[in-house]
Amino acid sequence: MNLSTFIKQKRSVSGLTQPELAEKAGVGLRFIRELEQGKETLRLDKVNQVLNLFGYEMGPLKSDQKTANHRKDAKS
Amino acid sequence: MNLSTFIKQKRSVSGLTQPELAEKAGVGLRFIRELEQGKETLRLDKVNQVLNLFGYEMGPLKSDQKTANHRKDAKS
DNA sequence: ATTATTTATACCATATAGGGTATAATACTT
DNA sequence: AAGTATTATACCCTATATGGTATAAATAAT
Repeated sequence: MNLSTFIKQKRSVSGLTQPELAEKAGVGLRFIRELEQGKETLRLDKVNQVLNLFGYEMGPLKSDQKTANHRKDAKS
Repeated sequence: MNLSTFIKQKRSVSGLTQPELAEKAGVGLRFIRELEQGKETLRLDKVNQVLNLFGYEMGPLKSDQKTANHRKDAKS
């Protein structure tokens, strides 16, 4: 799971449109779009502004780690 | 544990200086410094360039989660 | 099929992140 | 203490991320 799909997930679960999410997070609509399209050169603080809405924040993870989707479709 | 101290940790354990880390990561020295000083408006891809050296990458974490420091001074 | 809603693409403008470098301050070593 | 290595601060410059807006494409609803 990468960041972009993580956000899309959270957003659709919350039933928000991109404009709504942008507004609630206090970022531009453009930003939300680039975020959901996997742009890598985003500013960390802006990403966090969005994640905070869902109770998340960016942090260092071991490179292989299967992200934050606890007890769900676990391989073993 | 926040990102800046995480990096400082990893760096000192690796016995690298800031210039050495900058060079190995392919980022400017300035960047390493701002990173270690907790600047929040960093670019995600650059942060990842550095983290990759240590086998980490940025990803969404639940906001309270105690980061990546597995089995160490665990509360319970 | 039409219309309405949502998302994607393309452009312009501005603020600023990042590189570089030079100097200052701190931390080690002897 | 003096000298060396490391880190911090301050400046200039360029590239670019972000916001805004306008249009196009896609999706959903009727």
